[in-house]
Amino acid sequence: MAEHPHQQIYNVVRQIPYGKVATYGQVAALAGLPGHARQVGYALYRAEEAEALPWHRVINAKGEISYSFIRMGGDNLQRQLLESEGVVFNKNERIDMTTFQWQPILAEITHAQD
DNA sequence: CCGTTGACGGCGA
DNA sequence: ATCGCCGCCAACG
Repeated sequence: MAEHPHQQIYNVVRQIPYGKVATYGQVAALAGLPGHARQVGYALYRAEEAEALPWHRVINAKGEISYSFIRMGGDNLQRQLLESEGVVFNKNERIDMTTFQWQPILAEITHAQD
């Protein structure tokens, strides 16, 4: 049944609700890959349009957007998308995790794996 | 096969 | 609080 390992990561990302964010490490743990935060970043890097993922809702543990030379400015798009959902960036270009971090109910994630 | 890379994270200075 | 270094480990070439 196991598709590509990334599929499980995508399933978790799709659970992040509008207006909320999750960290790479958080997504990894929920996907059953604790400690594999980098795999999440890679999975999103390789994600295609067809996956229809709210990829912009995944940020790093510091509460900021992980900038990458590869995206060549796509980072601005990420911020723009988040702000359009009501997510606020403070003066340090950080997001207040206390307010915006997604706090999932584990049982629901497990159920959503099908 | 093996060295490098990296959309990360945590810990120490 | 900030910054840098190092550990992780699958994917790439």
